[in-house]
Amino acid sequence: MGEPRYILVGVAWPYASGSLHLGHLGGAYLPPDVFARYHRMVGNRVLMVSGSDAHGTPITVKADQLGVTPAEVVERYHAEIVGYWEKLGISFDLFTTTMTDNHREVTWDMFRRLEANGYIVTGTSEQFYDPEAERFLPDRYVEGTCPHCGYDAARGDQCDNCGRQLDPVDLIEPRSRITGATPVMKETTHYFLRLSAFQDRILEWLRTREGWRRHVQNMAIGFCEEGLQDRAITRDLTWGIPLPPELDTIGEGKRIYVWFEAVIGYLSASKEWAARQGDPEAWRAWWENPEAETYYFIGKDNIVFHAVIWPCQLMGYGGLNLPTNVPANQYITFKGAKASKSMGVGRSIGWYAERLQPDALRYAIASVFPEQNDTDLSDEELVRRINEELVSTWGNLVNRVLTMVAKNHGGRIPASGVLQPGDVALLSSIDRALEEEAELIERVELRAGLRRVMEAATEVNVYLNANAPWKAEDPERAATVLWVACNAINGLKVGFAPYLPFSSQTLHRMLGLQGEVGDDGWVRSRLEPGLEIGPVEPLFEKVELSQLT
RNA sequence: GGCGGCGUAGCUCAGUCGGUGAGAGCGCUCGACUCAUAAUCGAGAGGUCGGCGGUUCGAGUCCGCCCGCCGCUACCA
Repeated sequence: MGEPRYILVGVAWPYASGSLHLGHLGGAYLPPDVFARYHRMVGNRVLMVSGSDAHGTPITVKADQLGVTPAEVVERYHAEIVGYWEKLGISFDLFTTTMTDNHREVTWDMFRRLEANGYIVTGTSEQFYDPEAERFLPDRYVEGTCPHCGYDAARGDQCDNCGRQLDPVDLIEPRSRITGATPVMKETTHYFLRLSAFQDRILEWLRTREGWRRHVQNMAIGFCEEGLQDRAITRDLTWGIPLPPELDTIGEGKRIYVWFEAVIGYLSASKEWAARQGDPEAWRAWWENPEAETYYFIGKDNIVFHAVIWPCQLMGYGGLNLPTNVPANQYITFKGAKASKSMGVGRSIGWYAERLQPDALRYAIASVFPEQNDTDLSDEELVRRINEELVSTWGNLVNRVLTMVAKNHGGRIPASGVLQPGDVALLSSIDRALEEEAELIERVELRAGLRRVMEAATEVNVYLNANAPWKAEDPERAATVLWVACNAINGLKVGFAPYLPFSSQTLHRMLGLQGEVGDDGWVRSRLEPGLEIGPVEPLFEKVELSQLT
């Protein structure tokens, strides 16, 4: 192992406008945690950041519904979301929000630099305007009759009845959601990001990426090949980050559009983390060091923003690292329906976290990470994964081995006699499993990585059945077999740790070891005979389906 | 409508550059074992690889058309 690598793990910023569900967990939040934990164990310098997205129309819509301010909406859901991460051990180095002064300053810095570099220009467009409220209306604030299905409460961006995408001007008899007034078209001036200026550079860059998921790379390239158009980065709104004062010259009531500003959160959060560490320059090791690697974990709906537009912003700013990879996931669906906040399908992460052990939930979700396809999940499947795979194969393996140590060897790691070829083969097989799992995780094939460790756990079960230490016809041989099994488990503990951090740590202590499970790095360390193990308790409990009703 | 991805065993999924009989886990059937959370191990059954057509000595894999699901389509981000 050489010098530590610098690994920046950027995680999609959830809207603080509602609860998150298991689809979010499996699509965007658990994968980066597994990835980050692995890299930390290897000895790399990981910085994993994200936060709640405080701006955007969904927040103001929610605030209107609840009759509270947007900031209150953000605070409420931010607290709930932070609670998920604590319960499930999603190990952010910083999980902040986009409401901070720091984020505003960093956003302004990027805005100013892009403007100075000629990548931000002004332009005009026509937008619906509510003459009674005297304000411009976002598409979602315009209602009317759907031209396709006749539904009379279609939103300006989409019809909830027939699902068609709409343009507000297509609505029949449009009206303002705020006052009910008939909106009028009015010219408005905005700043535009000159994406067109990056067309060739970004395509060249995208085409030369290696190791990216097919759907991510093709999606991004396809988007660029259609021709990048300049895109407005300001809105006529009152909720959002204001323009830098000296550039706030294009009319009243302008705010920076949330898509431009939210992705900057990766940079601003890195700076906030550094400041909190007492070393305000520390972020540079991940952003300016050309050897550093940057991974963005997002859902497939966010590919264009992270694989095209954000890289354009970074190129235009200059001197900051582009993404190494954007391992976007597909969706976890629940019985075929997309688990989405707006549809209210599926229950929140917190709901499940209250009813399941954190590692049980992490296991079930990690084993269905939607890396290539949408993956369907149900409560029955969740329970089955936990009981038939996690508890039976791994939990029971630990339990059967340690119970024998406790009962037959006075609770101490037994002394090993001369190892037979089968003993050596098992231990080297565990070591090989760790190496292969590491390769899979490096390629962000996390689901396969987990399967690889489980396979190794099965090998230990096979070994035990073949060597039957409980028969004890030859006590020294029985002790040797058990010593080998203990060491195998100690190696598997390492491989499971990124996925199952809580129970791996529990096992670490149960084996009589001090410190943290990752202290020795990504290796199987040797358990010495005579080591006193702790009280033996099952790592996991079986789950009843009725717990999830 | 356009663009991208996906469609493989009852279920959830792997299948690199097209190449001997199409894979895994779970479930199911049978058997072994009994240290362990009715856990473990072995064997077996189970598939027209969404459909049709084409290229090829050879197609799950490449090409065309069609069907279905998901995402994007620039004011959701």
